[in-house]
Amino acid sequence: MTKASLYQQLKQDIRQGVWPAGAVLNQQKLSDYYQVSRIPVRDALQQLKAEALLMMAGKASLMVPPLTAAEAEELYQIRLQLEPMALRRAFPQLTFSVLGQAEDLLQQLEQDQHLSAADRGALNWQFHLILYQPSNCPHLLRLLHSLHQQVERYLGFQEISLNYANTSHQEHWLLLELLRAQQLDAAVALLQQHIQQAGELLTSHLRQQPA
Amino acid sequence: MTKASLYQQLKQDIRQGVWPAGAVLNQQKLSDYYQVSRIPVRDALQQLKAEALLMMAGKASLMVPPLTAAEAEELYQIRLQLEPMALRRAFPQLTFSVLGQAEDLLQQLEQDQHLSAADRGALNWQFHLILYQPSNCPHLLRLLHSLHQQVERYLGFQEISLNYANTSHQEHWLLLELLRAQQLDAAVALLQQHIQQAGELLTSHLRQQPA
DNA sequence: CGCTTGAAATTTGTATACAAATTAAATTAA
DNA sequence: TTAATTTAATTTGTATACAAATTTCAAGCG
Repeated sequence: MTKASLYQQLKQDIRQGVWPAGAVLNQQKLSDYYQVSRIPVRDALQQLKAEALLMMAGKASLMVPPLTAAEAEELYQIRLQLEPMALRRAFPQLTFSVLGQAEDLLQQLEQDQHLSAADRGALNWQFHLILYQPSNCPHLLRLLHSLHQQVERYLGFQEISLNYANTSHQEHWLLLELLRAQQLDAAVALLQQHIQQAGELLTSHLRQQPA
Repeated sequence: MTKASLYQQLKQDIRQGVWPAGAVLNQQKLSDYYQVSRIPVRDALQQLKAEALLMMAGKASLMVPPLTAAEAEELYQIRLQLEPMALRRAFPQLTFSVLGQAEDLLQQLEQDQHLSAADRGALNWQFHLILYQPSNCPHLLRLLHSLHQQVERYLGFQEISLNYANTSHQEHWLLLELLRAQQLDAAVALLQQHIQQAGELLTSHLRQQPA
């Protein structure tokens, strides 16, 4: 377990609920669990804290942040502001090659029926990322990546992602069509609707049955 | 030099150019300079990297990110999307007490003529933060804080902040007036103009004489 | 002259040990 | 019993030492 991979592993384990929301992590426990000394654990924790994938709990201890409807709504609202910007700024640089890559990814997502929720989440983000990359906006992409990682923690609820998969899928294909047809405004409108819809589905679910 | 303060100190020293844009930082150098072992240095570096106040330079070394017009423009565009959101979400919870606090800060900023650029930047952000806090949006506030820290690195150019100070100041007072008068849309419009203007001033300056 | 290749030097990554702080528990007083 | 206070336990913070990786630089080759 090397340094970078410990960070990745810990992040994945937080997503997947090995360390569930509300759990207080301490360095000893983690260094035992992952069979490394506390130093690389500290490094990983420091990074995760800065990304808000961990939060302070008291003066010195770290906690896996609880999943609340209010925060989910907030995260989706932020995405709603930033993703249209990313798409608009990427649009002039969008090539057929890029759109082709995005299409490939969609087909992959369509065919593989037995993907884990985590895998599907990752591919879904990859799809969006491919479209946003040509924007050449490092800060914007970094923020969106971080936001997406936050959101992913909420999508452990398979029911949601499954119910959502079909309609989401159609919207993705439509988005590609609109972009191919140079219909930027329509594409942005669709994207906004797409995000808003996903956000509302998630938050309403959370309000009904809190994590 | 304790851990939290090393992080703060290092951040401040990056802002103030002790470690200038483009400089490659290594742990030994820093632990010598700040008279601590490499462990707390590593912690601070890890955090700063996650906040994009440092970036990878090669495989394992860290660099103070260069200041480019393109990135400055990007940062202001992101603020332009997020700060109106923050103001809108704070508005329903804005009290006279909060507006009073903001006013106090403005007066403080007005009276103290001999503030450093760093101090003025900090107070300026505090003003905005006071108005955004009531939004109760932890993620949004965290992002804005991070963005502001990024932007601050660009404001070492005193010429800019001085030229800008007067007009900026008037806009701040007007913003408070509009909020007091419950003119949310007008306040948001002003805020947008305020940010856009500041962004354009900075980027045009950077394009003329790069950092 | 430029490009690779290799070894030396530097730098980062990790483990262990100990000090300082925080957290928990237990004791005492109201 | 509850709340406050002291004490013990745990946990974090830091320094040092060593291993692994990177970066640098110079020698050799095309």
